[in-house]
Amino acid sequence: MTDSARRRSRERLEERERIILEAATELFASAGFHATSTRKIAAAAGVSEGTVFHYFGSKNELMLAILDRFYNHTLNPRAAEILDTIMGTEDRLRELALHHVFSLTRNNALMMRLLQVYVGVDLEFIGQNQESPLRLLNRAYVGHLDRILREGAERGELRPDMELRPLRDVFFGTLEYGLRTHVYRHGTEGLEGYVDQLLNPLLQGLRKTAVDDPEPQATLERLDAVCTRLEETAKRLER
Amino acid sequence: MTDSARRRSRERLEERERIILEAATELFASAGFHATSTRKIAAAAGVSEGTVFHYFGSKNELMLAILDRFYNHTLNPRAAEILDTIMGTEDRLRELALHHVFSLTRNNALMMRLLQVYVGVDLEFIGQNQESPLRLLNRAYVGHLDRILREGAERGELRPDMELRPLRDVFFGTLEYGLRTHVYRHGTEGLEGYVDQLLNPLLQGLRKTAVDDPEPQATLERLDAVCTRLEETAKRLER
Amino acid sequence: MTDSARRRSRERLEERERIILEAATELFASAGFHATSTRKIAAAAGVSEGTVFHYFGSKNELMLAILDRFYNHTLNPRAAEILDTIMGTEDRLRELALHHVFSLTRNNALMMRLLQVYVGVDLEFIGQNQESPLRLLNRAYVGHLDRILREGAERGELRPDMELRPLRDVFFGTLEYGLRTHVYRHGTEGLEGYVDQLLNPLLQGLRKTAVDDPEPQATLERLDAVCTRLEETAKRLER
Amino acid sequence: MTDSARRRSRERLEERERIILEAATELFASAGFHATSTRKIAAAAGVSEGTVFHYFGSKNELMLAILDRFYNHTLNPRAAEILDTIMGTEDRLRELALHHVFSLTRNNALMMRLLQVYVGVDLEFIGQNQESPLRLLNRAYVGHLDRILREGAERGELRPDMELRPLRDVFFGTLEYGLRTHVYRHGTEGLEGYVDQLLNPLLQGLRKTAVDDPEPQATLERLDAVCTRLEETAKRLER
DNA sequence: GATGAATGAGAGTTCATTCAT
DNA sequence: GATGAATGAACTCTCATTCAT
Repeated sequence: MTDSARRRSRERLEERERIILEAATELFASAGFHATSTRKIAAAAGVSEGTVFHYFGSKNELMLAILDRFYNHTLNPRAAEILDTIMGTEDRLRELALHHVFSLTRNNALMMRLLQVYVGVDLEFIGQNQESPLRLLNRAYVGHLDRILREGAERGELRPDMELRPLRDVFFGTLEYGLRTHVYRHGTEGLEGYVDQLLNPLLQGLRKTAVDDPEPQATLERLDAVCTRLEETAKRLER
Repeated sequence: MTDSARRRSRERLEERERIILEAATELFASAGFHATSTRKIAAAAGVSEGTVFHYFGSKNELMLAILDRFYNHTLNPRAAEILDTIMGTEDRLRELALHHVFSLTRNNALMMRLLQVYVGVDLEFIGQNQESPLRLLNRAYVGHLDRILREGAERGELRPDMELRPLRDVFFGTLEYGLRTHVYRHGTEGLEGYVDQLLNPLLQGLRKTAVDDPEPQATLERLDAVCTRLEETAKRLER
Repeated sequence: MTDSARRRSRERLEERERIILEAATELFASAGFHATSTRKIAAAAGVSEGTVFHYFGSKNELMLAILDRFYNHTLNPRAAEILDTIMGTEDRLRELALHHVFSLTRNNALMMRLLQVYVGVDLEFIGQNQESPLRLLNRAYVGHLDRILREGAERGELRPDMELRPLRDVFFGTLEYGLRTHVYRHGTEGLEGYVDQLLNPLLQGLRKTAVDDPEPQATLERLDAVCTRLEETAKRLER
Repeated sequence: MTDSARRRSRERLEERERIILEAATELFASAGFHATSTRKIAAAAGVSEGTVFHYFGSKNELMLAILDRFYNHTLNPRAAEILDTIMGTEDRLRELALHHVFSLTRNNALMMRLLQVYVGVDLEFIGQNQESPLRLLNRAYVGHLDRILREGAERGELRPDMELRPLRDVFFGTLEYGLRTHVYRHGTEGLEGYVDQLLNPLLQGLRKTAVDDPEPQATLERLDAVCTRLEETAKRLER
């Protein structure tokens, strides 16, 4: 076999893998994991059933491969890019939120259906193993948010007294829940604006506002000053 | 048939319905919807397979009945009670959050498995129908949060410029996501404390903070004004 | 449900079980275990595939049920009867041998195909468990041979110095191997006579022949006597 | 291509064939024929799946090749050697029995798993063909036993009135059945001694015993006659 | 000659649901 | 009303075999 033939063959393999992966993604996304049979996936990909198993071993591994691909091809690269190219903490958060929401939404507009089962699949498939592939994937992705928050605190743009874990849950929990309700009602229309509305209360809670700290001091000083004036006035009146 | 016989018979029916419902709840919660066969449900309830369908028509309807029961017997009553007996807005929110989280956690500690599929079941079963039974149930429950937030704003305990919809998503999204991650790591241990950590950033964002509040400023100005008048009065008296 | 209806129902169940069992027996026997699909069994029995599993749980259990039935309905009863009605040890052995061989042969003339796999199934299905159902069944059946041999020794009809275990293996090993080769060549024709030919060498080895013991003694005595006479003759010739 | 290159190439082919054969033997022996996929065989042999079929055409032919090899490389050569080097009939039988049993036992201690299916494969594969390759192989091997028995009878070491066919069945049936039960219980431990126990009853039945043998009687009578003649001669001399 | 991707029929088994009793 | 036997379609997955490279 010539080198170019080998290369062409490798390309064909990857091509096929991609086709199956995409067919499965679309079906899982639109009909759900349990409602999608391997037969349907094979038919949608235009290959035989055996081929699906040739490439992915089992339906669960296929699922895992989809998620892996989603994390490593879609979620993580742009998240890293955001960290590299945007410096302001609030801008970063907003951009990450939009990225997260639109990544879930794109890819057949229903990739989030996966996330709805992934906990379940994870539990059933991997058992109690704390280090399931899925958790590892997710941990890496979540790491980007962690970095934004840590750096935000270091730069004095965020309150320094916040814990990471709850913030993660607030961030992603809010976005995914909000995405769900919004898409139910209006589809993807107006999603960007809605993400801003979701972020508002969070950002409020995170901001190291100029007010919280220095003002009370100023207020006290001014009150002091007022007191002094009042005392002087009173002395004068006594005279 | 005498009246009492009829009554007894009706009671037996309801008793049976309850037994099946509870058996199904336990199984769905611990093993998941798809991994629980109607046969297992029947066996766990001590009735025949036919009886399950006699009472609930289909597995999906059984599922719906469980959720209905969960909303109407567990979620809603206590939520209403919280509104009746607690007046402070932050206390109400905290109490509702705890109630929500522990209601999901109790009932075999895994009721949340239901929520993981319920959107899916809903979509598959009910289709695009906007007014599915599930949405109605959920809307009623969410109404309690709405009332807390509205009344909080009216009483001046919350910022008045917040929109309800995103707040709902922030509240429930955060709690359910946080519940999931926490239970994965530590089970139900320390859950109450974690709910507080989750609420913190939210409450920060909701509070009518000293900053945004124009009052302290106004107060100082009034004090200023008073001072000024006093000083002028004093000056006049001196003359 | 009336009593008679219940009885009729029970009869129908047993009838169905029997039909499936017999269909499976025939197919296993003629085509072998692995070459017989549950689908074919269902079709041959005139029931749906689900019904086969309703009754027997799995293909392996169905196999086990067939063997159980074979041991308990065919092999054991007649073996017990032989022990009850025939007293002579050699007659008993011959009768048991014929019974064994013809039981394997009858039932679609190929039940022995089962025995050919049963070791395999046993190993695969039951694992290393020494007390597999199959071994228990077999032990009970083999017990009949044991009793014949023990009683034969007690009555002085068999040599008393033989061990049971090798005799069992000689008996059943010879019969099954011989059955196989004979049926291959001539079908069941002349099988009875061939069983006698197989038994002959065994019976020879088992018999407490009157010869083995006293004769050599007598021979020696007679040789002694001859010697004495020769010596006397020699003395006489010396004179 | 030079001659030596051609030779080397031929050697490589034979080498490959051997490797596949041995891998398949090991797998068939330890896991059984049906539980061993051609993929596993290829993997164990370190070749591609296609190559297996290149060399052997089908799984059944591979099986046949293994048995062929087993007969021609293992069973027959030593059997011939036994006939060449050992002269006593009982020694020959004992040696052949040990050889048979240990040949089955060696090769991963489970080659007998093959025999358990080979009849089955034979039937399925070759159909009713009386002259299947397997039967030919077996006939040649069995021929060694035939010769031992025939020569034993000719030399007067065995009863002359025995038929070959049943003796074959007694011999191999007993050994294989006994091997199976012994290995189940004790593995290969103490197997040699057990073979002796199995042979005992057979040898008893084969021996030209003092009883059935008319010779000793005749010898005595001849001795008697000699005596008488001597006595009469003596008497005559005395006169 | 050697490869291994591709096949697709067929395997055992499960399951929600029906319906005669 | 209650039963549970019966269904049969659908499921995931395996496998011996083929054939283009």
